[in-house]
Amino acid sequence: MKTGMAENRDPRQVIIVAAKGLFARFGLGKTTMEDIARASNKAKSTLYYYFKSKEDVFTSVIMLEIAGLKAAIGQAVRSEDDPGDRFRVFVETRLKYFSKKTDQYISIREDYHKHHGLINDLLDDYSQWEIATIKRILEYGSAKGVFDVHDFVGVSRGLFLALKGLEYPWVVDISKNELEKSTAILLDILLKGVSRN
Amino acid sequence: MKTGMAENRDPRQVIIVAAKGLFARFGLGKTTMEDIARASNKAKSTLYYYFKSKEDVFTSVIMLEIAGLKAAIGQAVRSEDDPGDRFRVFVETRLKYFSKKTDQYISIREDYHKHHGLINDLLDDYSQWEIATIKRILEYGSAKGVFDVHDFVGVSRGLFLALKGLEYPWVVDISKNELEKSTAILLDILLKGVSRN
Amino acid sequence: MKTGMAENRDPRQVIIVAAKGLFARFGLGKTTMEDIARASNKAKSTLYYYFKSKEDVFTSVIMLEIAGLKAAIGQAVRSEDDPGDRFRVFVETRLKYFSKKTDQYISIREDYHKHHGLINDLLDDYSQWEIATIKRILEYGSAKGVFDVHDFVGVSRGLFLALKGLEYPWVVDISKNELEKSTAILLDILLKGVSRN
Amino acid sequence: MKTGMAENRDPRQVIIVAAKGLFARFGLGKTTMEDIARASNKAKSTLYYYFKSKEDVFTSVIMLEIAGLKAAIGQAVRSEDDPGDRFRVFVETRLKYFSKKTDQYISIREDYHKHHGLINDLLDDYSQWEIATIKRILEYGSAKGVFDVHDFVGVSRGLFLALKGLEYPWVVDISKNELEKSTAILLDILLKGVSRN
DNA sequence: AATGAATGAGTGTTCATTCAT
DNA sequence: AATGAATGAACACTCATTCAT
Repeated sequence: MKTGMAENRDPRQVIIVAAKGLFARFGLGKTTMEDIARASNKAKSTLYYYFKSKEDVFTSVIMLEIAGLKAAIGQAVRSEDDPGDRFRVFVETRLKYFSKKTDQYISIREDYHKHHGLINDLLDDYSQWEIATIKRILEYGSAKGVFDVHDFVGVSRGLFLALKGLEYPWVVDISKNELEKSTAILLDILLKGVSRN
Repeated sequence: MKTGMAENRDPRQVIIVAAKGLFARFGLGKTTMEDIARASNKAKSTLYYYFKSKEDVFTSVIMLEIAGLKAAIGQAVRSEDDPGDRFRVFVETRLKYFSKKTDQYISIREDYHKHHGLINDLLDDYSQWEIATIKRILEYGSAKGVFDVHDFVGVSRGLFLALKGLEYPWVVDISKNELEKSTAILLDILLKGVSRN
Repeated sequence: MKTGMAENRDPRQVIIVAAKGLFARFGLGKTTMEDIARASNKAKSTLYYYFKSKEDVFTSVIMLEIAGLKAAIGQAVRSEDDPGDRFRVFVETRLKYFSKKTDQYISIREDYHKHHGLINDLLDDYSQWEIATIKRILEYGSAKGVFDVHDFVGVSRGLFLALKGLEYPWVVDISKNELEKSTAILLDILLKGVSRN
Repeated sequence: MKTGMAENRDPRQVIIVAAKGLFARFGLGKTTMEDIARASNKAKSTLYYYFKSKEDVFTSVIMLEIAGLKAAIGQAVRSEDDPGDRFRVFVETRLKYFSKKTDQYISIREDYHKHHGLINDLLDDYSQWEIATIKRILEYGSAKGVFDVHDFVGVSRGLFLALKGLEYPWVVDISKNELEKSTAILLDILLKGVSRN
């Protein structure tokens, strides 16, 4: 039933997929409707048949992306029993997703402000979901006596913030290998700290 | 003799200050030369008397900002003796600087790619400086027997990444208070970890 | 069915025609896209729907012009049998074309240097075509025993250069009549010389 | 008494000399007051102390140039006795002058129209002088029985036009050597013609 | 369902010119 | 006599969006 042709699919989906790649590489601002039209093999005005505006395309892309992230992370986390591994797998899955594209439009700041109405909610929602997920891991680990946490909310937020840094590997033009090494070290720090106990 | 008027100052400085505010709020892409001209009470073409291009204005702003950051952090760090406090004060000074402006243009991704030539160098340089500073703190702490670190380079990078997350308090619309609390918790995690030893 | 309205025609053609008049009168540099837009009754941005840039409009105009010139000259030349008349008709057709517009953008020097990339090729090509055409006339005349030429290439070039001067009737604000008279005299000189044999 | 420093001279002269070089290379339109200021080692506004406008600088340059041309040509012509040589030397001196600079601002068309007021007169005047000079040579040659000319005015104009072509060697990207060869051939044609007598 | 054509509102940048000193 | 500072007017070009078909 499935053909290899992307063109046979739901045109909305075709556009979203094309736009996803462009947004990921160039961000919202730098990606033009012309670009999206070309990439999705449609006329520019056709995009407006399926989407209200460029912003509408963008939010659709983000929504899809977030759904994918949530599913992937949720599944990966549940596959581990050890709380430390659960956290580790959470971070790694997240990283795999983020590092797939050099740029992560989810984290584009400029766009965030230009279009804070819609995007803000999406991102906030996703962040809250991440924090909640971390919190669940912490509770799970505490129940198992592996983690030593009392302020679950605060610590979840702290870990969340620490992991946010992983979204910006570009700053020091790090290679995939080095990023993985840095991630492992960061995980280690977060679990054990740097102080001599 | 001093008047309160910004207009009496060095026009280059006046422009930079005006631009700083705009860049911080709207990013490089969304801030127009028209905006900067209006904000600095000058004709648009006057900006080109003092700066070669918009990018040049931007770079000047960033350079100033980075210089301020380096000075503030360096001084704060040196004022503490305890390695843990040294690290803490490093993070807090950094945070104070970043949270002063809702948006931190230093971390604007889109612009980063559009103009990676000039900006890249500045940011890389600053990031390397931060990592080096962290490394120095770690070495100091290790020498004092407070920290338990061997891979200084790797751990510096890990901590650097973790702190990067603090540049994005906007993700969860956090208040200043909550951000400070989160920072304290993050610091605690980084120093002691979450695992029961 | 045909209306007299230029507006019903192919828009690309409408723009080219409008631009042709402007370029002829004011040259490339002085003619703005705004001007062309106004003259062709289109929005400025519409021009960019049909042409990549101002230079692109210009090149299109020139190409059209050159094609017309080549056709007109080629046909006229072939219509004469006597070699002297062939040369005469060559010059006259050329002149008719050039004198139709006060200014001949083909010969605008400033533009030539500003945009030498594209225009250079066109002009070179046309000049070479003219030289070749002259050479063919000379060969034809020599075969018929009318012309006394041996260095065909050199003499073709020399005649070409002499005729170039006709593109600049403006220098001495000459009337159409006087220009024609001067042309006839020039032709006579080129054929018979000024020296008493 | 003379110092080697151009700066010690009459500032007006210094500016004119600097502008001359720039106009010759880039034409009036492409040469900015900024360029002239830099080249004459003066502040941009200083130019306006000595000249009313850019156009004023330009006409001053042209006037100087024309004076030089007239002097050089006049002198060279008078140095020859043979009428043919007189004409030959006229052309060669002219050519030497024109070919010294790849571009000859005197012949820039675009500028001609942009500023036809002043420049027109200058150029017309110079052209008339050239035509008159040619006429004098023809009369001299006729009196000596070397030239076979009756319509002195018409033939002067024809020769003038033919020589105008030499101002545009750029069209066929000709080398100095080839230009000289072409000039010799053109001279030969003008004196003897191409027809078998 | 899909699009070619068209456009308004901007964008960064240039430059001749002015003027207070 | 000389100039640093400032500017208005223009310029080529971009792009999200609209609309008739």
